[in-house]
Amino acid sequence: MKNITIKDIARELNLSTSTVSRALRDSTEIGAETKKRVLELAHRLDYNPNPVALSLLSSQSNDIGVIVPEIANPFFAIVIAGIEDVAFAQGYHVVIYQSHEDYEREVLNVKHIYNRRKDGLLVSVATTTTDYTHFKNIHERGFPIVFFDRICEEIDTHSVSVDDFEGGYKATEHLIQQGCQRIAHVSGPDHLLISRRRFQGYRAALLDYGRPLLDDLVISSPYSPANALETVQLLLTMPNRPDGIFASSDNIAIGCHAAIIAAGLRMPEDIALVGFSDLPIAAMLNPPLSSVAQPAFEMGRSAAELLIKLIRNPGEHGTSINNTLKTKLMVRKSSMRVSESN
Amino acid sequence: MKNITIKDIARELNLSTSTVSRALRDSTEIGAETKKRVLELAHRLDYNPNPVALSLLSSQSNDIGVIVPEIANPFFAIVIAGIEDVAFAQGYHVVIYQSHEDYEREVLNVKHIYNRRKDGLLVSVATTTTDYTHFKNIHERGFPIVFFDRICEEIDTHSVSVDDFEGGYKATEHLIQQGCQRIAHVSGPDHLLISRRRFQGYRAALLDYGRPLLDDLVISSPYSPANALETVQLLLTMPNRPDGIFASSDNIAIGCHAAIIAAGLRMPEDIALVGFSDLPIAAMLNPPLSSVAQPAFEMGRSAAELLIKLIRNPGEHGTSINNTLKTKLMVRKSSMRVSESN
DNA sequence: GTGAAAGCGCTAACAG
DNA sequence: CTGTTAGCGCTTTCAC
Repeated sequence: MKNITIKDIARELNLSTSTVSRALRDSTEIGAETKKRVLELAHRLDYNPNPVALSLLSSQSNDIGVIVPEIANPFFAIVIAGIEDVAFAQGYHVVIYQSHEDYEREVLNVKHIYNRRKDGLLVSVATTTTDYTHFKNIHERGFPIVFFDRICEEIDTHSVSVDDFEGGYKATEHLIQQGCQRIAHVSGPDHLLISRRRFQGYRAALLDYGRPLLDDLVISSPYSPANALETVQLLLTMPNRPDGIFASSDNIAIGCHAAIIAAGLRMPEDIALVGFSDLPIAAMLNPPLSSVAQPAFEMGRSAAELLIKLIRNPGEHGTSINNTLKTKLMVRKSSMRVSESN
Repeated sequence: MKNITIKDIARELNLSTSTVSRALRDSTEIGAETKKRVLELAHRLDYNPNPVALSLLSSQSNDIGVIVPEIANPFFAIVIAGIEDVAFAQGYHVVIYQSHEDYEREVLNVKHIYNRRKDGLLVSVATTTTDYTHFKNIHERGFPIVFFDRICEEIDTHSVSVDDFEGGYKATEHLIQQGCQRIAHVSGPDHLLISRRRFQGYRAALLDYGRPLLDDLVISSPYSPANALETVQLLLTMPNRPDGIFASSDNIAIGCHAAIIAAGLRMPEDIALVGFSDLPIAAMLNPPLSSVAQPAFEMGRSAAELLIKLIRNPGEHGTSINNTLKTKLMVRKSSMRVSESN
């Protein structure tokens, strides 16, 4: 597995390695003739500079690390596509890491990214993370970090998120307008900022419309359909069951959806349902699921842009930018009780 | 962003870098006292060896590269989880790449993996790939490769796949046993081995049961629900529409599912449907989708094990192992016309 | 038991 | 214009 090095070319052409190096980078101060010979041979030999050597030399890698909880979650997959879109165009390669919602794993990932001299980090934190020192450590050493979606407020750096409050508000308001009287909320893990903000939107909408906030209509579930299914069955067998549900994520909503069907209830007649994220699968369900759309691709793009800005202007510790993107309620059959005439 | 190096430790302790290096690797021929002092200081300073330097020195990285078409596809996400499971345990880090079903992108990914001195490659090829020279090149140079799921027969190396023929056979046989008379097949991209094999299973089952193979009941679709939805609408509006569909993947089946619902047809009464892969979402659909389960996690584990074996025993060009895993038909409501009493 | 020196592949002063 | 030297961080002969 011998690879061609700059040395091989130098020997072959009776030049020094530095001359070859310069010719390859197209330095102006190189004989046109020499340059041509070098380029020609390099191409013929299929020479590729060893990125590892470059990396050792420059302490850079042209890689940016991305940590997401799960790549299997289409939301994150789309965000990553957005990240790749701008990173690729700027000459960066994206290296994907999964925390699997596990704190220990996240710490390891951060270490790997930092030690391997990645140029920066994009991260959406794991649900189990409550201690942020692993991020703080590298942030203090000047390592560029941008948080997206599940951001960490304790660290003063750029971030990108959506207006979760507004999303929660719009979803709940919609259910009210559809005539729902008892609107439940299945929230995500409590210590996640996005969970809390979506809940706050839910609460604010209820209050604004003069509805009571009933404790037993608010339950929390992990971000998985199977878990949500189980959790929500409790809600459905209550003596006074809800006639509307706002789920804090589509994965949770998918579980609710299945539970409602399994319980033999009609959607939206008996229970109206709204999710959050508008994953591609939402429109494919039966009945199709209403959901608060997040601009996932755009989120990825924005996060990558901010990170690259940070990488290219080190030290410049100006004010941190917190880009908040807008959500959009996609109304589909799962919540459409009143025919909308707009 | 200054990092502690072996040199810092040496200076501090008035030792040479080589001594420190040896102490750190716990070499036997080092004074117990010295070793203790080095270890102690290294720990106090939070010393981390620079992996890039190691990599330059050894031409290894302890990273293995994985190329999948799309991480958003839960099947691949689960395979990756399986890969990570064994890789992690063996001290390897998994670096994930996406080809996005694009040949050019796949070539770039392969180059990156090879140039960055990853220790090996696990790959499921893109649908648009018809030329395999990028794989052949590095394979000839002794670079370890293992194919999984979408394998490449032209290259003599280990691979892991499922018995696609058997899966297609079982799915079709099941539909026949459910009383379906006109069974359609929505296949994946034609040049993909797995598509062809699943189709062959379908054909064989029809023949074995004395059914005709009707050309207009076999159509091909890309692996995406939206595309499949569109494609399958043609089938449903045929004068003599099918009463059973075997879809070559769950993503295709999800599109079929939505199309059938949208057409106002009953499932399984009017049309019975079976998918392939048994993604987690399958059981959550309404009605729940029957599907041929593939051991995705196991596939990842097996592929990783084979690759690591290849990495650790280079040169040992014994016979290539082609591990074929078994499928299992999961019967759910979407295809259950006859109550099964087993 | 420990140090000096060389080298992995490449670039960047520093000389000519 | 081109060659020499040094060094990125680390391991590994080869000496002592």
